[in-house]
Amino acid sequence: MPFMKDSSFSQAVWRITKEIPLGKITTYAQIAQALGRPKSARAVGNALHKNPYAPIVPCHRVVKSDGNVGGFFGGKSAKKKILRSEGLKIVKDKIANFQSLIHTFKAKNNF
DNA sequence: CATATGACACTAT
DNA sequence: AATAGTGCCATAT
Repeated sequence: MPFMKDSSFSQAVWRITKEIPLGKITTYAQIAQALGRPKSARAVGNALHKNPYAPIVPCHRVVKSDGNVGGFFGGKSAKKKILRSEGLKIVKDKIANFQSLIHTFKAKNNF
């Protein structure tokens, strides 16, 4: 629904998530920081959970701070599958070399 | 307006 | 290393 106005916070989350390059990942905390709210990692997760642009926004490239894949609408299994199809290696629900694959954003406070 | 919830993070155990 | 408790923030009810 194009008329529905979502909170500026959520829109910012989706916009940032869309910028994650193929083959890379980021954490909920990173997104929160990019928004100028380093402690809003949880809220970021909520925004992604409610994201209406499911296939457009690569929410599957957003993982937990410790490399665990975290949650997903279709379950962790689905998320892991997609990530593997993008060239990422996953071992025991964690991203291999995850530290070096994290994509960091430039803090953009424009909501 | 008050309380509960969740796709998180950090620290202590 | 794995688990549990605590903090935090945006929504839902």
